[in-house]
Amino acid sequence: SRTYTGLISAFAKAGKFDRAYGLLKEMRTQGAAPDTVTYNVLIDSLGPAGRTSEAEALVEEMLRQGLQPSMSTYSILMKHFGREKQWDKAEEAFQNMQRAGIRPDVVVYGTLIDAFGRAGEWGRAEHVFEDMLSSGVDGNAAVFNGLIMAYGKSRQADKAKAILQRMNRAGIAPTVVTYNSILDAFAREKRVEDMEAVFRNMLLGEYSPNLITWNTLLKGYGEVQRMKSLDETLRKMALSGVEPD
RNA sequence: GCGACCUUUA
Repeated sequence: SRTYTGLISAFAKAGKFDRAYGLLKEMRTQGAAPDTVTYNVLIDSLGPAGRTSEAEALVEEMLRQGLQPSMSTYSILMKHFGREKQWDKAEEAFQNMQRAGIRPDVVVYGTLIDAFGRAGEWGRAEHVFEDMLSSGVDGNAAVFNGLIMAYGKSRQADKAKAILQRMNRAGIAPTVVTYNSILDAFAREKRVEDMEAVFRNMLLGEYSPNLITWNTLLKGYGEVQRMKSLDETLRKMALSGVEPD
């Protein structure tokens, strides 16, 4: 059954859905029942293909087969809805999960915060964050980063940057993603001086810029046509020898 | 064996 799941995952991620589905049928005839993970990997692969409704149908099928969607199933679905900016659907899945008796963990909360943030619903993102804390679930860097993105997307770079203080108080170390998200927030507002200040702090903090860091800086300089800075950044990027993570 | 965050739904 795990062998089939692995194969299905490989085909589905390669966009060969017909083959993946074929294997799903084959499993049954072989008496190797698809389990929750089998469905999860399939559902996950359908998102990037823009086949979210098919993913929903698979969840229905799981239920019909008597399989309980797991917390991963819900977070995968919520992630896809979030990427489609369907925050209401993400929230609905979140509620369905709780109705099924599953208590959300930090990943699920993070996914919901992200879904709200992508849709520009920063107030809802904040609310969920507070709910998470009241439920006794501690935030981690990914969750704080999601909040930062929510502010950045809604043009509130100062609030995005202020999250650093909140993380510090919570004893959560920023990550490269944290810095990249704040850089992006300033880039969006064309505030390149602020962006540079954040970048300097990042380096002082011994963080290594990754490809996304450089691309974000380039985006910021591009916004204001700072050709000289663009040029310097391209040079530094080449010197740094970055590779995609 | 599967789940959340950054440039980039291009």
